[in-house]
Amino acid sequence: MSGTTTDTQSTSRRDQLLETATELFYRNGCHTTGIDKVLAEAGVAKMTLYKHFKSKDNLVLAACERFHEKVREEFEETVNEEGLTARERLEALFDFMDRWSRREEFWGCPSINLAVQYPEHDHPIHQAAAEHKQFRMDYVTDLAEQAGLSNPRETARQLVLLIEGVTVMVQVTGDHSLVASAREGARTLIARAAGERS
Amino acid sequence: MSGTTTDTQSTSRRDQLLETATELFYRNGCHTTGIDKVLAEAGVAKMTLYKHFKSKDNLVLAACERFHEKVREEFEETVNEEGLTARERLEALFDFMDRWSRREEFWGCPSINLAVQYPEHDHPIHQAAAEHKQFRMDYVTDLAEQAGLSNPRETARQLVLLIEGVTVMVQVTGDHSLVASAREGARTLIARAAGERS
DNA sequence: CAGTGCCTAGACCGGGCTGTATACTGAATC
DNA sequence: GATTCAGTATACAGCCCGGTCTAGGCACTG
Repeated sequence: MSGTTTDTQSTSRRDQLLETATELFYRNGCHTTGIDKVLAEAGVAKMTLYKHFKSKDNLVLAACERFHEKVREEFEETVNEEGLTARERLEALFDFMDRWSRREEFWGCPSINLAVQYPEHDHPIHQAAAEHKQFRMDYVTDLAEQAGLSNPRETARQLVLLIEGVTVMVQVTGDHSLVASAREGARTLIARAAGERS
Repeated sequence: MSGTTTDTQSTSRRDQLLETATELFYRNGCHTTGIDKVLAEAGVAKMTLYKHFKSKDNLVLAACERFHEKVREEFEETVNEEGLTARERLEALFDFMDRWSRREEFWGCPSINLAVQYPEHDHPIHQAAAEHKQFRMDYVTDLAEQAGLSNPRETARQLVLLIEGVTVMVQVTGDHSLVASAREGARTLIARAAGERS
């Protein structure tokens, strides 16, 4: 229905486009998703796209940022649940992974996928993906510090490696049960960094 | 009939093509690497390619298997070094990762990259990539068993997650020092599975 | 009413892509 | 010498792509 067309039309078109692009790029990859497909799915004219984005690469870059926001929101939503200790928050990372990877529309980590599709290290899209990874690393490092772990920076690195590893392995093999293994490994690493002996 | 030629030229052309394709697909990705680029680099005529491979997808698939062989060779070469205990072999996995990821021409794991570029789970190329991952998982599981670890299957899964995680994280961020963290995490997990208390 | 701003619809261009068809070369084999 | 066979060179068909251009619709505003 084109009824309530009065408010925020200009930004709405842009967002519509960006949302559709984000979905399709994530689902099918950037290089195999033509602009026409995005336009058709979003129900937007081509000229409108090029009024909002300089080029396709520019759209992909915007989608890259949108990916980051979306994942980050869900990520932190899970971790920041009320009443959790810092250490429980660290483990909640794997609750997030579990829920995410079981979703029907799980196609791995958007940032990793983009970095793979734009392999040159100095490409803006690759760099953006790298920044997002750094962001997550810092986030987990903060959690490790709050949990009072010894050598929080090092432990966080190990935990992130487990997270990224399980993300990509579930993507490739489809074996969701790997998340449980990642969690188990994380538990061991955390316990060790907490000075406990199992 | 046609295989009776003692001349190595006929197979050489195919191998030449496959080797070049493997390099370029790995370096630049499949979807952005046109067939003409492969032909030019290999110095081979187009018709020759289509005499040896049914289609581009077929060439990519062959390259996928070639990737697996090459990585596997180097992988096992490192691990099967003389005089190592089974447990040392497990740690040698990270020597391999260290050397590999520092190489100038390191662009992540070919199998992962292919799985990302062909996201549909039932696509032959995606499936081939998944099989290669399963192969590696079995290999590490064997090592874990030989090392006499408790619950070798579970421990192997955790170690593989660290390996895949560090592969992809170095690819994205370019931070080689992550390999040391992966190794450190692995050491902890192995020690724990060996019944030691650190 | 005239003007303005956002959007649509679709034609169009240049270029790259996979894949095929044709005609030729050169060497080994019979 | 004739045949066979692998490979070469090149042109080309057909398609899709990113990006531009034009003409016009529709709502709001002065």
